[in-house]
Amino acid sequence: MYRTHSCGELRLSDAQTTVTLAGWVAIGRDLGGLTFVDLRDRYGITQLVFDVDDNAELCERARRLGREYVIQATGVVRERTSKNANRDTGDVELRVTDFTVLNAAKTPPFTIQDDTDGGDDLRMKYRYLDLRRNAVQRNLIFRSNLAIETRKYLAAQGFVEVETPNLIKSTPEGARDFVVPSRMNNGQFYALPQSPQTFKQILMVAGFDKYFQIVKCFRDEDLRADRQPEFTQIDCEMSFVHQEDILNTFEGLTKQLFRAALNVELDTFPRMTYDEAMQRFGSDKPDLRFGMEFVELTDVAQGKGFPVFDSAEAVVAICAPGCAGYTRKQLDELTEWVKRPQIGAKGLIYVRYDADGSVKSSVDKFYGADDLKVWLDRCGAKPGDLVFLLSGEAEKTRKQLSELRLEMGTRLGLRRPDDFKPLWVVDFPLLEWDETAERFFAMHHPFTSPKPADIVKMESDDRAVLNSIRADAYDLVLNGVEIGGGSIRIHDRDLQSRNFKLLGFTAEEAEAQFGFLLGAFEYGAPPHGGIAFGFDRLNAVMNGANSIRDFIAFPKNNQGRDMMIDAPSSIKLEQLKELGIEVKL
RNA sequence: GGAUCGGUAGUUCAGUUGGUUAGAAUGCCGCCCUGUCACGGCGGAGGUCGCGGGUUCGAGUCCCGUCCGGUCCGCCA
Repeated sequence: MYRTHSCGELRLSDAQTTVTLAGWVAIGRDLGGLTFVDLRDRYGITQLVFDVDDNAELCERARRLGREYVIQATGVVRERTSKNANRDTGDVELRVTDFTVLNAAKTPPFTIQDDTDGGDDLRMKYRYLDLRRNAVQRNLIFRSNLAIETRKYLAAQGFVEVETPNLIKSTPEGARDFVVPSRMNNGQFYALPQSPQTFKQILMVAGFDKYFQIVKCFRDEDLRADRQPEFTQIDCEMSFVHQEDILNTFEGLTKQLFRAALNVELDTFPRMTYDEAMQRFGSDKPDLRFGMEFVELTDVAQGKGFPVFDSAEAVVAICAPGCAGYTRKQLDELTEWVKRPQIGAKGLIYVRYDADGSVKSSVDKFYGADDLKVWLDRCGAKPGDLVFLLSGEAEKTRKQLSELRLEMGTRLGLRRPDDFKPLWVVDFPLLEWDETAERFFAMHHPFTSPKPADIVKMESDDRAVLNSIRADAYDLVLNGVEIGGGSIRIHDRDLQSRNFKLLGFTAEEAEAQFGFLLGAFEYGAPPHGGIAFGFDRLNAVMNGANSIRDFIAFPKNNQGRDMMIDAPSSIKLEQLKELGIEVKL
């Protein structure tokens, strides 16, 4: 037996008992005649003490212990003469009678502490050392608990967890596929699933009316702080349900996860249509932790001789509370910020409502105080507030203003990481027009059902009419992050064919790509729908983190590389030959 | 595909208008120290300034190229 206790559990009540601990040497403190060693495992840190008067030889050996040595130490638990209130085990120490070095260690390239000095790429390369850190371990344990709670909750509701294959078929729709060459079928490729979408629908046809899976998904697209090429979803599908049933079930799951993992009680989730979200926040995933809603000023801003506004399709404003004191420098800096290529605004107009009631703007040349007062009133601005206006092409302007709104929310500290504001966004458009491809794409995916009342519109040739088709599709948004999304699916073969036609699939193409699903639908497909949660993101948002990488044990870097194992890598010529593949570089 | 920030000691960083021998903190090594817990004190070692080219009497510093890392846009049904 290597240990009788962990390094986190000894207390005053254990005093005088003989115990054995095993763990890593976090740090040693050599005081001459007295040497302390902090022994660490994932449960905590216990102080070992070596006294030269007790055993000079043992004390000398303890002095030579290096950081991250793995040791096993036996001794007697003793109350400390000077206690450490910052540590759970701080009342006691282990007076070591003997210890064994189980393994020596090289000096680590960064310190294994909560506030490590290591940079990101070093931590990725030495991920096994980074994972020793309390902060990262806590994240993975949180994630484990969330997965266990998810299974408990869904199992209690009668859901069945079914595994679906990872080697499947490539389809041109959606994200790029990762492909895997087949040795036994030279020249042919599997694809890794972007999601188990078609399989879970087939499970519905099979009669598994409540399915879920915590499952890896793969997308060969560029990475972000919140996007990895392989990521995990809580994937679900239900039969004989309407949208309402799915929203209720997964609102319940989300509430339970917050209750179990954070001890937070969430209120009933508000709902907003896609159109309303775009109108009020310029985003389909608004952060509801703060206000600053959009105010339409087009009608009152135009016709006063300011060419920029007069030629704009839309003039939209937000009111930044308490910002009237912004200096010229701050305003210039914000203007530069919205003009960056990533935002792409042409400029930024402000109206300052000073505390004394006076009004000052960057367009005083064109607008009198009365005009500006109308804007301020409409924005609900109070003395001391600052109103920002952007103008231009409506959709673009709203997107830009949405970025500014988030930036101001951040600058004003209104996006508190321990504040949780969930939101269901519903009634997404069924279709999305792609200017370059000159065709419609499915906004969610090609199996999404239009709202029954909108099915008639599918026969139209008018692009505006087709654009206005709403779908039974919904997203769960949490603090401005898209946590999950789903839809009611089409279960009728005719309707599915019409949808494929709208998306520009010929009958042959549809048959070649999704024939197995369409075939299955002819054998008694029940009405069904589902949802998938981004599990990595859920973990990050619940912990107020922006990056999902700290919640993934072995994440990839920005270039999609695993820095620890150095993947991807080239393969041997024989391997390529077997696969019937030639690589030209 | 594009924008932007960064790359200097094991690590995190500083380095002035281009100017003598490139610094700090921390880590590492040695010596001292019997109640530390970010222990303390004294001393020491440690550098191809990412790489290549250019300008210059002289480049960590300026210019060009390139590689690597971070963030973002495009992309992500």
